[in-house]
Amino acid sequence: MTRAPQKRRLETRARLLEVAAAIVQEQGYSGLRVEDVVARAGVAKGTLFSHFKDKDGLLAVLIGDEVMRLLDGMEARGAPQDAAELTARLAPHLDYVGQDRVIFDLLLRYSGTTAAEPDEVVTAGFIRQVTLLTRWLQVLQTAGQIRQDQPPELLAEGIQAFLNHVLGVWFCMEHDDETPPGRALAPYLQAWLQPAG
Amino acid sequence: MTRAPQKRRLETRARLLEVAAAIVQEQGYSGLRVEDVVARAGVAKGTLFSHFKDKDGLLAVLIGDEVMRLLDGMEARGAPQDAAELTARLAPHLDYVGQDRVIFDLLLRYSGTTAAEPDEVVTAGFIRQVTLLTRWLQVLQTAGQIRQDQPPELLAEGIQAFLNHVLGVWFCMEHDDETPPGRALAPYLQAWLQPAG
DNA sequence: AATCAAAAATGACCACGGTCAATTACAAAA
DNA sequence: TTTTGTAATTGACCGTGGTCATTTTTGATT
Repeated sequence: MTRAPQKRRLETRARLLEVAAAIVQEQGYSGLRVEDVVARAGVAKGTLFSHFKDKDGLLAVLIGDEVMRLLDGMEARGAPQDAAELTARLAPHLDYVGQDRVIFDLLLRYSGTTAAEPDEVVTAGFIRQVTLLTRWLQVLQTAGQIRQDQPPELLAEGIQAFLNHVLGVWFCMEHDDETPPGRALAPYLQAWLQPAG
Repeated sequence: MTRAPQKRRLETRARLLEVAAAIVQEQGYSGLRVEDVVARAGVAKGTLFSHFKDKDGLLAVLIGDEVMRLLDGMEARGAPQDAAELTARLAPHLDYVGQDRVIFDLLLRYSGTTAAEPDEVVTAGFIRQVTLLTRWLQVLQTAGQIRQDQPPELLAEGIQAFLNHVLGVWFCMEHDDETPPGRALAPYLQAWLQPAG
């Protein structure tokens, strides 16, 4: 049985996250240096790694929080009426992840955790995303808006696959104009969700 | 106009690749250290980085070669007769990439390069993969085996998306049994290629 | 208050990828 | 052969993530 953490430890953890979030705000995710975080937080480097498994563990909390916020926004707008509207609902997610390769890489590293231990924020975020999508798809299915020959869970995971695909392509070109990830997603989802014969 | 490289340079490059391949053979991709490569090749570290942009650049050649070999195998077996057979054709690719996260990460980093400069082996591999898939899908379409309402290019890229999705999930669980990537792919492709209404 | 075991924090140290001004080897021109 | 410009290579050095034996802090117990 593990003891409850002391107050000092919680404060330190909070300070680390606070400082890290500030640095991300100023320099972006890719500008985050562990040394900068500990320096501004006034702790030793080892302390950070006793709070988070590694740099990714820290990032996972920051990014997981943001993903949760995005999901709040998605849920607030209610279920979409058709496939096109669903696609539009995903735009904020694409915008967020598309802003920095670091986010994409990290999410991908956790992306299959839909079933495992939900102790991490990111994992919880994924579960929530797939759950929400599944619910929406179920609604669209009963409304006859999309194909009904596949379980909504499969359709939901397929959507995640296309999200990552579009983002992967996005990060490969140097962002010189080119179709933004939002536009690129539409044809895939259209073909994926279209009623089957 | 850049001069042709001298013989010595070509030899050095060949030696680096040879040594790197040997180390991968012995320790796997994730066991590859730049220092080991240069030590065994008998050159200085800087030399390696004058031949390859970074460690990924070296890996890209090794992995690109292997991908090309896999594609040779795929092409040799000819076009599949139906969707299920197509899925089976992809198994070697899944097995290869699924063996080490390093391969997956690297391929993903280059995965969107379907259109850009094909100077890299990996990029060429991707183009070749999508081309081959497109050709096969076209055949299946005219044979009436799969949906005909979408261009074969889109279907091909969708398949790539599902390949990566399945692999991403695969790397998230600790490989303790669980459905191997090969099995996991089938339901997605079935749903993706099924004739539409 | 004094004692003590567990929790928390420390910072010197390491591993590894990557850089670049300086050096050496080469091949063409004089 | 000697000179000379450039291709090729060198290795000391750096940035950054991560480790761990040691030290400090904390709060319960006597």
